[in-house]
Amino acid sequence: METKPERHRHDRVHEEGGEDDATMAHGALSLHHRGAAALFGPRHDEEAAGRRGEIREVDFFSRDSGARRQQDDGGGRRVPPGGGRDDVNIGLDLLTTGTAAAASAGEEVTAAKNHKMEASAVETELRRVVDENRQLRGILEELTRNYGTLYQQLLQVTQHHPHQHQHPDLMNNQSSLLPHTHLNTMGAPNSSATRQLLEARASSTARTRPDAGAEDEASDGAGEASPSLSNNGGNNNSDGKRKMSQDGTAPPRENGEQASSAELPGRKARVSVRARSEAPMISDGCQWRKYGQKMAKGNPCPRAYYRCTMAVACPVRKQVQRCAEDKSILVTTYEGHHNHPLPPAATTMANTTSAAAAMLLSGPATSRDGAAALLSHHPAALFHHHASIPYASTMATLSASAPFPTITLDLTQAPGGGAPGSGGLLAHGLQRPPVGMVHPAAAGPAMPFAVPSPLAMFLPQRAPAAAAAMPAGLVARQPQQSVMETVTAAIAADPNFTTALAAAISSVMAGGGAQQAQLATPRGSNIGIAEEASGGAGTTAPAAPTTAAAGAHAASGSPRFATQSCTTSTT
DNA sequence: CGTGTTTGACCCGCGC
DNA sequence: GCGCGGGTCAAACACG
Ligand SMILES: [Zn+2]
Repeated sequence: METKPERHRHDRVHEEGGEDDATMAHGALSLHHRGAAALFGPRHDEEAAGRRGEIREVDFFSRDSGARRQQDDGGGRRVPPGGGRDDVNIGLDLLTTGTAAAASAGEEVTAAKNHKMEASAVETELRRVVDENRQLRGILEELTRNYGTLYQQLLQVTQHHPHQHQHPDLMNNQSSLLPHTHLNTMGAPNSSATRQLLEARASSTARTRPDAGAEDEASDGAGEASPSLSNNGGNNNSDGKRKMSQDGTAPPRENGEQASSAELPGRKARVSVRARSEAPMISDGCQWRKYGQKMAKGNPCPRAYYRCTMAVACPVRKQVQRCAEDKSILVTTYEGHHNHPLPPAATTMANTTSAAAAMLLSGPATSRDGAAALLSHHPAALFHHHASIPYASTMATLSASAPFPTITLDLTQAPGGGAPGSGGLLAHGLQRPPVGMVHPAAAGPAMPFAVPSPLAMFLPQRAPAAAAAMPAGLVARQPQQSVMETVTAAIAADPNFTTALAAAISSVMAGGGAQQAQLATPRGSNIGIAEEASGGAGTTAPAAPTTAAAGAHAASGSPRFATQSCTTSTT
């Protein structure tokens, strides 16, 4: 069964030419050329099309028809008619005027009239409010949509901060959602997190891929090109012999400016997530295609290699492997950055991983803090199901050792594990994370930082919930989506989040090193992972359509769970 | 027939 | 230079 490694084939015959052709045969997967913009087709098409309970078959290809109509500007623009919110009408028929009996007590009549007038006034007011509410919801939706993008970009900015010069490659990704504001570019050395946020946004939209290098979108978050997995730079070569790209890797980075410490050519960030799961693979909202499997040497369990198939040239890869000691722990390692729009269900994970990667690459010190802050956001929300993460604390460990700097997000910590910090660390002894766990700058063998049960907005998927409350009707088709949407919406909606984030980020950027920003969630942490029963071995198990929009309340209601306190402690 | 998985071959960096 | 090991390719299959 196992792959009988019979490598050492140095005596192989080089038949490059043939290979290239062969590659072509691979069709979809190995496009040698890809139009930059072409990749980022209308993102809503997919939403509209993928409605059948599975995200598959995204209509990215529809771009060919040159359609790419109005790139979702403003993402939320087309707010669905408030899901029938109008029915809120409080049918108070207060206006009925009772002419009659008024005769007797004139005073009473006047009083009554006043009453009625008041009532009507109230009613009008109410209507107005309802209307306003609807509008707000529309805005909220928009925010929701952009949150992911902004978040990524923000982090990118953070990453590039030291060298404002770098192109904060927009992930054309969802940048398409952003309005076409053509402000200046990234540069903005402003320290204000929010400022940067804005600028990042602006720049992203403004920027048009400078040169054919085209690999930018891929490289950004996770990281530049690097040996293997990296983005197959849209250029012809890339695939022919992806390996070749290695060489081409360094050069592609147009700007001679050598990536500084932050972006060493060879560095490619990886984000691995450890979670308990019985399913063969956690569902993170993306579509993956397995392209290989190998027996890792220190592990009886094979390691599977997957590649994102939501877009023809998406560079994202992931490895899935069970922990040797504890088979119930599934270690998923992500690498790369999606270069295409993602379904809401996948944005959280994508954001988190890319952000983590970005921070990781941005430098030791900052990365830690950043990661800490970052992780405290989406902790458990990373997965939708298949992964049991009934724990409130998460721990992340950075590792810059080895070929790739890696950040490990550990979601397997024991629930009762009182002190997240030390407790979590110790846990490593038992479960022995697959990564090096040694950070150069770190005093200890590893730099784990516990994330105090963040907003456990992971919410239960079973919640029958009022789907109606879901503002974005188009997003609510899938339980996952709705859940994630809710989460994102909630995050984006809560002002405190912004504040906290800003604080955290700024502290990270300013403090440079020894600060630890964590966002604590005081209340409402009800982490509940719906263990989806879809035993389907399918990679992306189509979420059970049964669960309607779970947590819709959170969205429409008051997203109160967001961070309410942002503690910045100096270590 | 198209699409996704399996699995041996291949590629390449790295340590010795 | 060799051997090792991680990672990827792609022909052969399996599946619906
Ligand atoms: Zn992708």
